[in-house]
Parts: sequence; C-alpha cells; structure tokens
Amino acid sequence: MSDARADDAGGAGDAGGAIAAGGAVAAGRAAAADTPAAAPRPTLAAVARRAGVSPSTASLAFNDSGPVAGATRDRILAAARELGYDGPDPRARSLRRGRSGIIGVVLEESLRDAFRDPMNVVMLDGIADVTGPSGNSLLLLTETAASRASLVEAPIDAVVLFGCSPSVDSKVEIVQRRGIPVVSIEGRPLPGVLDIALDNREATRALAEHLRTLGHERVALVTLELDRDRRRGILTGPRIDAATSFTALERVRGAQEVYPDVSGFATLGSTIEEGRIAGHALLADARARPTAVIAQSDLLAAGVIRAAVELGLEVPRDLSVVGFDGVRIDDPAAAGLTTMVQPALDKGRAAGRGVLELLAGGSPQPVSFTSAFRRGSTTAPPRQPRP
Amino acid sequence: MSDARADDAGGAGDAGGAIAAGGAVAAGRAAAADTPAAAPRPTLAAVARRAGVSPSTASLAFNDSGPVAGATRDRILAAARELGYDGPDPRARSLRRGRSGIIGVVLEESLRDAFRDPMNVVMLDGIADVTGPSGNSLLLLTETAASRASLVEAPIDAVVLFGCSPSVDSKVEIVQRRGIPVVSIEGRPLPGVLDIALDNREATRALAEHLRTLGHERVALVTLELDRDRRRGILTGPRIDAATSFTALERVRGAQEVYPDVSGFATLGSTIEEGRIAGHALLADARARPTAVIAQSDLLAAGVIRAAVELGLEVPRDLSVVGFDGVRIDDPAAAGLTTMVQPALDKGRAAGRGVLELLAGGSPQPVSFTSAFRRGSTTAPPRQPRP
DNA sequence: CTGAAAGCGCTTACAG
DNA sequence: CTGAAAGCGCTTACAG
Repeated sequence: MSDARADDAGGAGDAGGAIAAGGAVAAGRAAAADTPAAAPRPTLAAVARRAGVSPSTASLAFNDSGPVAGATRDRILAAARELGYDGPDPRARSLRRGRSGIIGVVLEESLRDAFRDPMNVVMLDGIADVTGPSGNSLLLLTETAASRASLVEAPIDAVVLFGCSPSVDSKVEIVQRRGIPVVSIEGRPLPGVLDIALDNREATRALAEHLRTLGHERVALVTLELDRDRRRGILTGPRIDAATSFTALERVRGAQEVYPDVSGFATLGSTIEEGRIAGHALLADARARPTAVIAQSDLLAAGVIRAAVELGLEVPRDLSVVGFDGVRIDDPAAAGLTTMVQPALDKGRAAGRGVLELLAGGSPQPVSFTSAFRRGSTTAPPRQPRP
Repeated sequence: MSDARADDAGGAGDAGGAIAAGGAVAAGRAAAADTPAAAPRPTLAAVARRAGVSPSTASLAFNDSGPVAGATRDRILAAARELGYDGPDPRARSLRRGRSGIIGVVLEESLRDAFRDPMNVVMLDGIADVTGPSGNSLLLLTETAASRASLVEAPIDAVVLFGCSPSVDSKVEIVQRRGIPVVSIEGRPLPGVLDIALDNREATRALAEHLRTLGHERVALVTLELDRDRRRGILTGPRIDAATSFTALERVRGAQEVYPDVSGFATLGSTIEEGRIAGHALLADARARPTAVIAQSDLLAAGVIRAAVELGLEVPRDLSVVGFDGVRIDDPAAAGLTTMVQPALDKGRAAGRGVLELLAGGSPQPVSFTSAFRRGSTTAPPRQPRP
C-alpha cells in the first residue's frame, strides 16, 4: 500500500517536453519593460472632454443610470469609440460602489483535490448558477498559506466556505469584521455565518440502521479525510477526537449512534483508489473481516467494492457496502450502490441565494438539507458464519 | 441512446428537501436594510488620526513599504487594534496600485462540464501553483452571456483562456485594449495572445500511424465536443467544417493525415458515458464495424472499451482503442490504454509563468508542449476478416 | 436633461 | 523617519 498520492492525474512530470517556439510576441506591450502601465488607456474623463460633456453625464451614458439625451449619448459613444474606450475601469468602479462583483469561494484543499470530488464541483456550479446572472463571478481561494493572504486582501463582496476546518476561523473573523457576509456549506456552525447544512449524521445513522436491520454486527467505516494531516490509517478514538473535518466527523457520529464501537479506516479523500486501499486494509484478514462497510462517499464505496472483488469476495453476498452522495459513478462495480442521495446542486444554489440576500442587506435563515435513502443492490443480510 | 445530459452528478433535483431551520441570524448586519454599507468600517485615515500620525506613515506601517520608527509603528498598530481595523481596503488599494491580484480564467463551458475533464482541473492547479505564491487568485469566468459581462467588468490583471472558441474573440479584444495580458492554452492562435500549445495534431497523427502500422484500415474517430451546439452524432464533413473547438479539430486533422477519409462520432465532451454512447453507435452494426477507434480522450476511450465489452467484443483482439491525455482512469476497462500522455500540469504552470512575466512587463515567448506516446495493451493488429 | 462638487480609501513620489 | 499633496477613475446625490 503506497503512501504516495493515489492519483496523479495528468501524470505530466515526465511526459512531454516544452519547446519555446520562436516568433510571436506577447500581448500588445511592445517595449515597455520599465513602464508598468504600458499604454495610457483612456479614461471616462477623457471621453467626456472630447464629447464636450461632463464626466457625470458620460458616466450616466455608460451605465444607463440616468436620463441622457439621445444626441448627447451618441456623441459620448462616438468619442469613446474614437479614443478606444471600452467602458469604466472595474477597479475604480468597485471602489466607488463598494462592490466588486466577486464572491470568494474558500476550499479546504488544493484545487485539484477539491475538484476531484464531484460534489464540490456540482455545488460550485450551483453557486454560479444563482449568483452569475446578477454579474457575480467566483474567486477560488484555498486554505494554503499564500491564499490566506488573498482571503483578506482580495476585493470580495462575500465568501462561501466549502466545508472548511476551524483553521480558517481567524481569517473569517477578519472578513466578517469587514462587513463581508460569510456563508458556510456543511461547516461547523460559526457565529454570524449563514449555515447551509446537510443531515450528515442522521443520513449516516439511517444507513447504519439499514445494515443493523439486515442483521450486520461487524461493520467498518471508511472515512473521508479527517484532518489536514494527510495520513491514512486505522480509525482510532484519538484520531476521531483530533478530526477537524466537520462533515467526516458528523458521519462518523451517525454511524456510532447505531454501532457505538465501530472502527474502520481513514482515507485521504474521496476517490475510488482511496476506497480500494481502505478496502484491502479492512478485508485482507479473513478472520477479522467485517460483514458490512459504511463508506463516507460513493467513490470510496466503489473502491471498497473493487477491493472486495479483487479479494474474491462477492457483494453483497460476502460483504455489504453503502456509500454517500448519490453520484453517478462511472464504475460498473458501483452500479446500484445503496447510498444516501444528497442534493449537492441545491446546496450550492441555496448558498448562492444566501449570498445574494446577505448582499442585499437581508437576513436569510440557515438552510438544512436532507439526503434521501436509495436502496441499491450492494446490501444484503450477512452470510451465516461457516455455513 | 438518450439525448439528455449523460451525467447528472449530484442527481439532486428530486433527492432531498430543504428545510429552513429557525434560529441563527446572518452575518453581522442587524437591521440595515437601507444602508448598503452596514457598519461604517474604520479607514486607514481614522487609524492614522487616532495614532497621531499621517495617513502616509500609517500606510507605510501596514505595508512594510518604507522606514517607520518602531515606536510609531506600535502606536499605529495599537490604534488599528482599538478601532478594529484589519488592513487596507482591497478595492482602494487595487485602484491606486492598478493591480487587483486577480487572474481571470475563461472556461468554454459551465463549471461543471469544464471540471469534469481532469485535464482542466490539473491545468488550473498548475496555474494556481505558479501564480498563487505572489498573492494572485483565480477568478472563474465562463463563456455564458452573463459572464461575458464579467470578463469586461471584473477587476482582473490578466486572463487565461482555456481552449476557448472564437466566440470570445471580441471580448478578448476589449480586454487586450485595456492592456490586460492574455494567455491562451490550446487555443486557436490569436494576435497579441501568448500561446501555450500542445501538439494535438502531431500526437494524434502518431496514434493513427501506430494503428496504420498494425495494419488497421477501418478506423473511426470519437471526438470531443466540436462546438457549442451540444449535439451528438455522426462525424460528417460539414460538421467538421463548422467545428469551433480548436483542440478537437486539430486532433481530427492529425487523424486525417493518416486516414484522409476517417469518419466517426462526435460527443458532448470527455466522459466515460459519452464514450460509451459513441462506442455503441459505432460498433452496433457488425458489418460496418471499424477495427480501431481513435478516441480524443482517455475517458472517451474507456467508454468505447466498455461499449465494446457490452457488445461482446474483446479489446484488442476484436477492436483496438487509443485515447489521449494519459490520465489515470479509475476504470478497469481502461487500464493499460494506448494513449498520448500530455503534460497538463506543466501546461498550466507555463500559462501561470506567462501571466507573471507579462504582468512584469516582459515579453515571454510562446510555449509548445509535446505529448509522449505510451503503448498500452489496447492495440493490436486487426483480426483477419472471417478467419 | 446636464454639470460642479465631493469623495470612495488608499499609495506614492516628493520634501523636509 | 515623517507629513502634505496629489491622484488612481469613477459614481452619486445635489443643483440647476
């Protein structure tokens, strides 16, 4: 079981070589090595001057924000065309208006890790869905040291936290003190932060109860990343106590409500390969083998099933497996997974709506989403011991 | 073969219900429905006043950008603490400095579609890798009507185009006229735009030659999305002529260099499911069946292989399949794929470096990456007809 | 319908 | 080491 990162998508490193092709020269900056602002671009004031109007009127013309005579407008637009002016400078506008049209999205991990989880992508899409039409764009911020600075220094109007750990709390405080609204998806509830929650604990309990009803006694957990440590391994009490990932922890708790002494394996995140590694760790020893596995995501579940198959086990005859998310997985082994279907897109949309309401000065209520049990064909009663 | 979107990750829609939980109230804005800027946050000027220094000195203290006596600095910092001032307003700073620290990333499709392709995620990560350390963050912009506006109205210092179609050209022109550097990854070369290229045509030709050498005569293509039409279907001449996706088109051309009359199937994008659909379309009719398929991505290739298996064909005995990208695919069917490995992370990094150099006033040269042939176990000589 | 005035909050030469 | 001055480019009440 390698300790290296499981998936090296792109596997570039040693792949192709880069060749600096000769010829073309870069973006319209001839030889202005010492002039930071290359060509002195025209300003609204210049356009107004040329059109023979005041800057105020020119501004109105460009923003449709007041009554301007047709002829005047034409003159202004013509002047702009002649000068090569394409509209107000966003930086000045955002200072003046107090709004930048940018919403920061704080992800716990690297972009690559975050987007490997389809749930995150779908949620992001949901946020963009709702906030895009009013002219907002999303700024990607990760929890690394460098972008911590950006969280405080970026001109953002609002922030959405993606299941972030407490380590961002201090930065979030600063952001809040600045009057920037904060929305958190599946995070540990924070004061003054609009919470978009998922019933992780209850949903997992439902899965556990399903297994209990089927008669399973020896159940193991395969968890998402528990903390920033990036360590795989047996799920121990201390490990759980030290966990910083609220979502993973809630799901552990839900399982414990049915199986108080449940053990298992902690992975590095939601991928099939991680699930496979966990599966081998849990299933290798035939004598200590669980009869059912609660995986904290569908991808992990798919990996566990693959490991089971590799070990010659049949699902669900020899092993029951449940997942979480309800994502359509491109893996035959995971077809028909018993799982909880969570409304990821709706979660993203709710977060987006929350942002918009907060920005409008409203006081939106926290929202709580529930997952739906979907019984598939990966769970069955345990086989009688030594038939 | 359904015409609906192949993958509905999150499958939310009908999944869980939202319940507005009572209780908590949103981010520190009590009852300021009419005051856009809720709490009047302290400014640098206020801090300076309280500390008994000039704004200039206070600014220097906060930016470490000049010599400030230790005692003075302490006084300023203390005043800031008392007032709850956490640093300069990013909007004002960016107007004054002419830099926002934001790099726009323009994606051709919805976020969800774009991030379904692991290559895009890895490239994004590469850009962030290189640009993040100097305090830059990435702003996600898609080609939809709404965010076209953002491309022009967002306070971005530079733009990276992700294989964008000509439809963005006009907006890009405006951006360029503003003096904003533009870098394009695998795009149709545009004047004044720094080009980060991949040898799509040559790489595909190499794959085609590999098949030709093996003896294949009846070869079919499975392409990426050719245009914004979102239509699947047989790859026809007119369809190719109307294509707007430079990458897909270059890969078609590379295949044509070896198989001038090559036909095939156009998909909606790089997913296993799309490949599967294409595979069924191409392989269903045993009499018209190709002996080899050139899929324009590994994911598509995996889908084709799955379709082949479903039709009772054996790869590579009955059908050879090649992919593109060199991504590690979590699908047993695609293990050992013959493909071209492209350096996606390096492409992203090169784009990031290009942005940084352009921002520094330099004139970076275009960069051209090459893919590496990786022979797997999915290609073999064609079976003799009717043995 | 148009203009003069003020100011968003900061940073940067430039003097001292 | 510190301060006075100017200005980044725009928008918004407010008069007219």
